[in-house]
Amino acid sequence: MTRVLVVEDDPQLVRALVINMQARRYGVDAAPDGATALRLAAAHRPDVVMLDLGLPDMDGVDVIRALRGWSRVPILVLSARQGSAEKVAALDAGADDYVTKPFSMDELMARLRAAVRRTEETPLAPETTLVVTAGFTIDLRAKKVVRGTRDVRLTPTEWQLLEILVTHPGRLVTQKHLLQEVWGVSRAGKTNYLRVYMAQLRRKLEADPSHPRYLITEPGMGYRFEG
Amino acid sequence: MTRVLVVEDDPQLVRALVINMQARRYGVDAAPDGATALRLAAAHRPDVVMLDLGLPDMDGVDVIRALRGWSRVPILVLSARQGSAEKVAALDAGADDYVTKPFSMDELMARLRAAVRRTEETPLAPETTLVVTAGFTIDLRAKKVVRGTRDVRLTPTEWQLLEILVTHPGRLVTQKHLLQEVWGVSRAGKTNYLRVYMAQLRRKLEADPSHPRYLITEPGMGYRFEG
DNA sequence: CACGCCCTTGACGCATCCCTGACGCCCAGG
DNA sequence: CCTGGGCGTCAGGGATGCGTCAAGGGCGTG
Repeated sequence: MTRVLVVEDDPQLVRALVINMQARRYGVDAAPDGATALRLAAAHRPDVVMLDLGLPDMDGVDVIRALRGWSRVPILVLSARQGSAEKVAALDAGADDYVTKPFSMDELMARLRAAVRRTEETPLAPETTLVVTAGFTIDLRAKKVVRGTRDVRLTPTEWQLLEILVTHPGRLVTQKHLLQEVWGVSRAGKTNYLRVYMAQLRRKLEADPSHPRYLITEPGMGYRFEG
Repeated sequence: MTRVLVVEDDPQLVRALVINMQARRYGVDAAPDGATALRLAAAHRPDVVMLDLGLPDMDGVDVIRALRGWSRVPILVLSARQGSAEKVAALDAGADDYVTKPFSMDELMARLRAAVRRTEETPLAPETTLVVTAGFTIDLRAKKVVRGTRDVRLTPTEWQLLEILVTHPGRLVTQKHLLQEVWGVSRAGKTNYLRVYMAQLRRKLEADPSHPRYLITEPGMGYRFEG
């Protein structure tokens, strides 16, 4: 059964959504605010999130970013705001679709189906949670790095950067791509961020940080993790 | 470079879309009708399809179904029809998103980015990105060249040139085309750029750079990659 | 309130890359 | 035989990108 997390503070709309989705054999969870939403998302691992941007406790875009920090679950945004700036912000933060209220329930359900279909089609990559090199070991699920016999402490930003590189082993990852994934599109172009954080990662992971063996830079293009 | 196929019969709208996307460094193809669209999609393998439903020769939903018969390329539907029935039909046929005209260009570009981002995140693209010759191996997706047992380091400009030639194997690529793709229209005509960079590529890839076997020059016309 | 951690930002030296001009070769045509 | 255009080669100068360091600010914690 496909599980949907509905994040919406209007009880009436929640009721309507829940009824419609249960009739279509979806499993539905509901959260009235952002904090509850993040907690439920982590606990129940829904297959789709339907998110209202106008929440009482926090900005909807921040909810998107928080989710994207650890999950790739499809996010379908509902919002009363029709301005294109809001849409762009939500989509660039990681949302998959944006529907403005009032909406047709048929259309919403079709967009929901489209989002679910996409995730079902992707064969769910072979979930390698351990990345082992001669110098260190990365446990992606536990978010842990061990170097020799000691644990390495990474800051959240350092971890995000490392995670992206490590999940594309051997491949070149563009500076723009890294910046967009970690800092969002608004900060694309700030290549100095990358320089600072790559230096920190090397200092923590490489035996000889000034001659990196794993975190390779390709001048003018991006960075690459060599396994 | 991300390649977009625009399927739209209104020349004015095509022009606006192409200009906007080229400014954002997308590679754009355009098709005025469904038949051309299907042919170009098969030949050029775009990364995204932007599809108008109101085509002169066939129903847009049939175009979606035809594409979905063999491809999972993201399809972004543009349409003047606002009815939810049309949206549902298109989405259920396999479209990924549906934007009604008139739309904000910013929003459309954000939805385009969202669609591209999704496909980039899913690893394990079945696409064959390896170009193998007796002398060297090129991995287009990883942006990596291996010659014998050693990695070859290419500068961004060298890589762009090589990428264009290699993705048109055996075919002649015009000097003007190469210059426009790598340096932009303003520098078309500076054929000396090509001479310098082709020489560098040959020095890095060919066994005998002065008698090239793979990077062939066609005097007065352009260059060709022999696989 | 003080402290520490983390993110951001600027400055600086250095390596590399891009562009440019000069020169010589080959080939075709006069 | 001479000439001119197209091409390959080389070397240097300016520009850009990268690594590094350090300082400042925001935020939560003790």
